[in-house]
Order: sequence, then structure tokens, then C-alpha cells
Amino acid sequence: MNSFDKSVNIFKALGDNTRLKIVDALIDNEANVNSLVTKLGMTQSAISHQLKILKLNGIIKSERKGKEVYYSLDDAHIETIVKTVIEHTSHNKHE
Amino acid sequence: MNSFDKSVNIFKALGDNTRLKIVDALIDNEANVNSLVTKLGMTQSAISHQLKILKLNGIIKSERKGKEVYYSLDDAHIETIVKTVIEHTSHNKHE
DNA sequence: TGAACATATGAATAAATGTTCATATATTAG
DNA sequence: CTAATATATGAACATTTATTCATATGTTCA
Repeated sequence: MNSFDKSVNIFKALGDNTRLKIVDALIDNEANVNSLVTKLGMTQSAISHQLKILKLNGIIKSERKGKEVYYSLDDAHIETIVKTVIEHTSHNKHE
Repeated sequence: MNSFDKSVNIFKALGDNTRLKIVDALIDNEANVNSLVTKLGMTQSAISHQLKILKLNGIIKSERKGKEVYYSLDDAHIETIVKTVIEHTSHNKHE
């Protein structure tokens, strides 16, 4: 897959309310699945499915610690991208 | 709409092959609809529909010049965002 | 080993989305 | 005004996608 197609997939992966909330929650802390379920108020299954999509697209990574699996951002670049967009939308003039 | 929801919409708007190609084509030059139709090899209708979505989300702006309508990036920030992601995907280790 | 807990996954369904087709609107030239 | 050109738009259709439900897998502890 070339760089352009990968970029489309990154935008697509971040262009969903649930997934962007997950990524946002992981910006400063890693988190296990259940804590994300609680924080987002969604079913465990829904969160797991979306975590998989984020992982497949290289946005997050996972590490098992005993019974729990902790997720975190794959790469510092992701934080920059998300913060740049959120920053952008909080300063511009569009309604 | 809050900043977070606007961010989701920006990612969503950029997370489509056709729309990201349009934005990419507009990074250095403005372009009218027909030139984008030619460049992307898609129907005029398809391009127009996608241009509308990009415009509604504040990613591009338009200006009519005679019979033609020229589109360009709404804001320099958009270029930064797109370039950051493309740059990111061309340097990282994911396949 | 078996029970309890944490997470993952396949199938199904409903909703969202991209493209096409037909047609409408806008502008200019004659 | 009419024809020609450029762009926009609504409806329909096919595809994609997010969530739910049921269940499977993996881990720890007794």
C-alpha cells in the first residue's frame, strides 16, 4: 500500500466519533479495554471492534498485562496530527 | 458543533480516496471543476458531490470566474494537516 | 481443573456513504 | 433570446460501516 492510500486510511480511521474519542483518551495515558468502555459508555464489543480497526491502521498498539490488555498510541506523530486538527477547529471561523 | 465533533468531520471528509485526491491536487494550485474531473478521471457529478462535502466541512472554498468555478484550500492549516499525515505514512514502519 | 474475569470475534442488521443518471441552474457568445 | 458550456443537485442503488448479540479465547486464582 502506498503512502497516499495509507493516509486515506489514517484519516478514515480517525474520522469516526468513537475512534477519535478512544485516540483522544489515549493521548496522555495508556488504558485497558474496560476503562475505555467505562469512559465512553459503550459496549465492550463495540470498543473492541474499534480498537482493532485503530490497531490495524497503525494508530494504536497493545500490550497485555496479566488479564488486561493496555492500549496506547503507536507513535508520537499521531498525537501531533490529532492535536493539530483539534487545535485548528477550535480557532477557525466555521460554525 | 463543538471542536471535537468538527475534528471528526474533518477527518471523515479527508478519509476518502476521491476527496483526499482533490485536496492533494489543490495544495499548490487552485483548480476548476473540469480540470479536477480530467485529473482524477471521474464523472463531473461525482467530483461536484465531493467538492460540496469538502466545502461544507470548511476544507476548501470556491470562487466563480466567468463560467468556471475555481476551488482552493480554505485555510493553510489544511495543507499542514494533510502534509503531516502523508509525510508520516511515508516514513513509518507499517506495511 | 474449574470458576471468574477480561478481551476478541463472527454474523446479522441498520444506518451512512459514494457513484451514477437525469436534470437543473448559471454564464457567456452569437 | 438561443445554443453551448460549466457546474450543481436530487433520487436511486450498491457498498461500506458501526453496533449488537452471542460466543469464543485467554488469563488468573482457588
